[in-house]
Amino acid sequence: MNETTFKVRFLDKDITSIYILEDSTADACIKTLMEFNGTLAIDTETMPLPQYRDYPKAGLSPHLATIRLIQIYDGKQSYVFDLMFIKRRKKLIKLLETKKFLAHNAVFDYKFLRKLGAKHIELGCTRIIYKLISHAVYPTDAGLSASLEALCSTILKSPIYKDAQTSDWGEPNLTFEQVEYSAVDPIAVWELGKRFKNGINKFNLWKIYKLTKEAQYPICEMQLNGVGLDVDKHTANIHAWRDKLYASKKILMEHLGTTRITDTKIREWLGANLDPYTLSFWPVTETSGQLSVSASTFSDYEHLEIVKPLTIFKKFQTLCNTFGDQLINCVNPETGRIHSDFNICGARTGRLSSSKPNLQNFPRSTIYRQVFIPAKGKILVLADFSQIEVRVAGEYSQDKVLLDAYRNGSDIYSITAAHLSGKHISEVQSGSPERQNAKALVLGLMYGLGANSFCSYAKKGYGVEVSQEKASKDIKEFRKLYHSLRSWQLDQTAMCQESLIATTKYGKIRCLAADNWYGSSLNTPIQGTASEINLQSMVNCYHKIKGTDIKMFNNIHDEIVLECSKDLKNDAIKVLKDSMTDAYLQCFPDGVVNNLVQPSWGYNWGEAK
DNA sequence: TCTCTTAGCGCG
DNA sequence: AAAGCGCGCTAAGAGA
Repeated sequence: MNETTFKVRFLDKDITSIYILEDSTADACIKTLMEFNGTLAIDTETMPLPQYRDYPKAGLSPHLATIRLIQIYDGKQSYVFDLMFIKRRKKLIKLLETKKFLAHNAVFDYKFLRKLGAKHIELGCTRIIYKLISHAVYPTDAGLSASLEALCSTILKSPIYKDAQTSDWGEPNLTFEQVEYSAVDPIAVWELGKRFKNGINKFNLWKIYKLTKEAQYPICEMQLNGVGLDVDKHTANIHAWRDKLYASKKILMEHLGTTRITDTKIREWLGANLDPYTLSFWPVTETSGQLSVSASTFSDYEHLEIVKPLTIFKKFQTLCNTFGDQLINCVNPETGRIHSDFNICGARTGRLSSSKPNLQNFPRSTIYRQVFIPAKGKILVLADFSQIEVRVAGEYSQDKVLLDAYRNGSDIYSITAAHLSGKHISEVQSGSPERQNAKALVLGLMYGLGANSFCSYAKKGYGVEVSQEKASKDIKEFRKLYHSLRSWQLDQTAMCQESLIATTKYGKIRCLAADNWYGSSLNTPIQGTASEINLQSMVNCYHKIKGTDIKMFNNIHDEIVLECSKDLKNDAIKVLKDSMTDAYLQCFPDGVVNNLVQPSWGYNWGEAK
């Protein structure tokens, strides 16, 4: 298709669009846009680099693809710049760096624009805004899609046809449908932005939007940087897992009389072979009432000979299936590293989520995590917030016992354990059953755990046996010890039952589901605010490391991992300590920050922790 | 054959 | 009256 001016129809209007292939036209259009006052809507289409044309989903990776089209809408006209033919990179970048922009899923475009050479772009995101508003309005995410295509239908009532999105954007001669589609995208973003303003105002979401918007920059850099994978070590781990898996599978194959060990087969076998007495006590699943075949159930019945191989089988099946080869498949062929997606407001509390692969749920043991490595000659420096959620609960409730404990640098779990067991605090060692018990109690009870669940939780999570009576007594004691926390909880749940709305410190609003409001009403302000402190830390950190050789490596809710050369180790530690402490104080100006941030370092992630 | 749901489990 | 929360990924089964 040649350079041309055409009309696209969107929201019952015909909008002039221009497909730009020549530098002289580009110059004139950039000049017009430079004179624009306000926020421009932007979108990009990407094409795989020639050598990765056949690589699956290469167009989504800024390392395997490049920008083909940049589309900008100024409220009057849609400009489609074709970078395959236009040479004016510097002018375009100047435009990007000068004006303010709005995009849908802006981090995606920003990654490519950064690779194109842009240093910093003022960039809003309609996807983030949509998330913030929909979390405030709808009790669940069920059936809601945050894609631009979906929002055109649901919000603008003006469907767009995304067939073109997955088309071949590397073909020099684009079809009219492709160019037409690309011209519509920024118009849709513009219109969404217009409508969303009311929502942000209505729910007073400006502060949380500002934070999440700023957080886009460190998150973008983190994704571009990625994490290194020690493929040899990881492969060795996988082989060890498989050996154990096959050994246990062999035993099970004999017992079950089949080569295919599935949950259904295990259930059948258990039903037919367990003695009636054991069967009557065997746990069943939540919704369908089937026999439980979870690893934790098996570990409860390990005294039965047959259950032993089941426990092992389950464990190593999970490791192999979830944390095995997939990781190696995620290694980017260009960078040799893994570049996960991090989803801003991925959780309704406001937490980040991570996917493809999820870098936030990798097993904790050193032997597993040591496969994540920095670039050659570099180290990892990390810091995590110590007991951030308990601290936030303390700040919310201003519970004196809780806050004093942190002020004095004492261990909250030990204090609780001492109180409950009647022992002196010096007798409650770290790792002792009393302290483990208390830890389960503190974390669970913050979010409304009951005596019933507490028993199974203590056993499952911490291997601590607690009777119902003991649990009830412990809960009462806990509420007496932290009585201000308790009254905050009572206020909070009473308020949320009435309003079905929970909020965070930065003003994120979560509409609670009528059938799941109780626990969430306690959890949302705490987990949500903790995640805001995390985001603020990343923002602070981003400004400190910009222009240095310190890079963002990973973020796991309350932990930030940096990558740098060894001689920058102390700088990186200071960056983390300051960024995180400041973030906490930005949220709670009179907050207690003793022993708040715990830094460490190592040659790989496992060792650094 | 495909899509959706359920159960289960890794992390915080 | 009582009630822990938040994710993403996988396999298997159900439904169309």
